[in-house]
Amino acid sequence: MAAANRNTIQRKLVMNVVQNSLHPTAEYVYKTIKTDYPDISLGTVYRNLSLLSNRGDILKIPLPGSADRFDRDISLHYHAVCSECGAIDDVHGLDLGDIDMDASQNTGYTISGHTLIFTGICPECQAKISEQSLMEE
Amino acid sequence: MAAANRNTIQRKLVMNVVQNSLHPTAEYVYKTIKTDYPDISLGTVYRNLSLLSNRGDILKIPLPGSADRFDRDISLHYHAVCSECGAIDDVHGLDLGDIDMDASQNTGYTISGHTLIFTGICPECQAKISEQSLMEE
DNA sequence: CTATTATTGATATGAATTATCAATATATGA
DNA sequence: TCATATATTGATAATTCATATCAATAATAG
Ligand SMILES: [Zn+2]
Ligand SMILES: [Zn+2]
Ligand SMILES: [Zn+2]
Ligand SMILES: [Zn+2]
Repeated sequence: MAAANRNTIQRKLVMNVVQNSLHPTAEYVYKTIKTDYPDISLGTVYRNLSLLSNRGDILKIPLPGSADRFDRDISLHYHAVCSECGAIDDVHGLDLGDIDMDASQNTGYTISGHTLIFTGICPECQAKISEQSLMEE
Repeated sequence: MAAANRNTIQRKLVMNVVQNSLHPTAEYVYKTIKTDYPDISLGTVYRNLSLLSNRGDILKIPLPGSADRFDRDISLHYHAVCSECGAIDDVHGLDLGDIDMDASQNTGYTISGHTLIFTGICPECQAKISEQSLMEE
């Protein structure tokens, strides 16, 4: 009885694209599916990405100021965003200890989690930039 | 000569409201100014908040999924957001060590900074919730 | 004072996401 | 197998937050 989720083809397609991509946006998932399945609606993609991330099958990476990314890797890790090209890469092996507990004691909040995003310049863009400054001399 | 910023009354008003508020949104700053100075434009508030935070006079707190907050406290500290009521409070005294350097070594990025937001339930909302569950018995 | 131009108010535009709703398709179970 | 209940869909409107545009205005240096 318990109002179960249904296994629609659209849901499977969304899941597949996320599983075969690195940190895609909803837009990317939509366009990718659309080549093989042109009838898919953007709203459906958003709805399924929400459902799948709420369910814990995928991870939602909210980025302030730009479109959310989604992640097939649901293990604990963080992300770095390139301010030049928008690339996003994993930051693994970062141990922050019990910052949630620390924050809880500090504020009186019941902390359920945290969002941590690093901002910087990716190796590729660093290379481009140092090329440019050589040119300008 | 050097194209200087001008000290407009609008800019001073925006600065004043931020200095006298706790983590206001652009909308809040706008409405507050509007009571005494009805001609102010929302665009002007956004423009000045950007200028002031770029200049380092105030701090911009980007929140994924909701409106940015601004902070008169420009010292290093973090924030906790209540998922129930939207309240935002300071998290002081959190030592994360050299996470930027760690992230840099991990990814090859040149890290310029990071955004860290805690999510949870504020003390007030915790109280409301435990009241409710008492009622429901 | 005068000239330069940074800034303003008004408004349009944009990006990302959610809401609405009738039509459709999936799962359950008779 | 078939009928039923309803979760989900596609299409589209609406929302939210923020930036872009541009002629008019006002702040500052000289
Ligand atoms: Zn880059
Ligand atoms: Zn990742
Ligand atoms: Zn609260
Ligand atoms: Zn603060």
